[in-house]
Amino acid sequence: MNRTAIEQASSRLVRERGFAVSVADVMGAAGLTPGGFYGHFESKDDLNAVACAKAFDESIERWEGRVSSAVDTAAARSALIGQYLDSHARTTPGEGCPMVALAIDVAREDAHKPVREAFLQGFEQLVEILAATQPADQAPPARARALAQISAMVGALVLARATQGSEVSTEIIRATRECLLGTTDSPSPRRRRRKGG
Amino acid sequence: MNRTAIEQASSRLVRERGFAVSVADVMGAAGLTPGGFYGHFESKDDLNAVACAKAFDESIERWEGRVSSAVDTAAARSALIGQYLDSHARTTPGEGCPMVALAIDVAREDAHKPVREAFLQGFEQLVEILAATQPADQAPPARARALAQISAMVGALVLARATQGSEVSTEIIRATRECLLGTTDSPSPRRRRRKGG
DNA sequence: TGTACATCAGTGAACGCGCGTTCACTGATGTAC
DNA sequence: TGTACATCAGTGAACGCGCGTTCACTGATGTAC
Repeated sequence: MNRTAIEQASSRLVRERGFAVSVADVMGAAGLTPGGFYGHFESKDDLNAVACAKAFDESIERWEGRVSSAVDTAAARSALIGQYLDSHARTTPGEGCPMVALAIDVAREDAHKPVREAFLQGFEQLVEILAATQPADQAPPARARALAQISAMVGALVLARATQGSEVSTEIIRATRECLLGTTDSPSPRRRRRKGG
Repeated sequence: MNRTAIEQASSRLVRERGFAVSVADVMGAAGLTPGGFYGHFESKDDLNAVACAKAFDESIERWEGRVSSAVDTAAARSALIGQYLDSHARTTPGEGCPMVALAIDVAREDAHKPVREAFLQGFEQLVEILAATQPADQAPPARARALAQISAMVGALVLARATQGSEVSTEIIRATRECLLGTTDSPSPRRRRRKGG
């Protein structure tokens, strides 16, 4: 259906260009003309929230898939972090994590805009997924560990994208992965550090 | 001089609103009218680069001040990380770190735009300052540690701003600080963890 | 089966607005003599 | 000291453009009889 096409196009374009992407461009990417937009959405702000929520839904599904393919929680955690910090995520923002693509845009929106709530809900769900993969009964608590790890993951990709084309871009991702996983190369299912992250 | 006033206004406004801030608003904040802009700058892209560079200069000066007030490199590192992750940095983006405020905006600019070079140069200088405070002769090397720490610092503030108004916003900052410094509260000059960060 | 009408998603042109940029003009300041 | 002129940073209105949004219209589809 056309509504779905608009949602998919906006979810991708908004991650590539931010909320500055125009209604006409979104509709064009969905194979439609601008006028029909208001038959599906109340306003551009409405679309921004929907696009953000849809991007998070994609990520949540992807993260849950990685967890359920892992043999144990440690492997799940390594998979989540390792696959997050791969080079594909850096070069294709339209298919990537909405935290990286939209956090600063969301921060600049007014507090009452619907996109803020959409971001918050998506974020909390990703935090929960990563928190569930932390070793139990160790300080700091699983949620705090997950928050710190996600900060590092998001910061690394944000900075890697801003410096893309320079050598430091790859360095950032490699250093952050090494810090979180204790390994330089591919995302190993084995973890080496006790308090990593 | 008026040129300085324009640079200061743009450096602040660009961190608050991104490169979407208008020439007229920048000139107005500097107490001038829009027409005079092109007597000082070649284009809006030129101003973006200058504003970015000026914001980094502020941060570099601040970081260097913190290092030179510290009794040793460990204290310097704690001061840099601890003061970076305070609540003021989250609520006043116009006076805060340009990595947090501009990284995503910079990532969306074309590769040949002057602002990308400005960002890269400023970023490298901050990395060097933090790298110089790392314990020597331990793996991973100082530069890699600094890159991973900066990723966590930037990611924490980016996410804290996007979730401002929710409890998780403060949690993010606290968890990241605890992870990097090994302490929950004020930035202690003593560090507790061996491989932190 | 065939005709008349209702429905409704989508079209495309238009609106008022703010953008980056341009440019003829203003008016304060400095210099020549 | 006083007049005439040059300089030049800043003014303010205008430009062409793209934005979010509106709305009269189109045309395909379904229903009534």
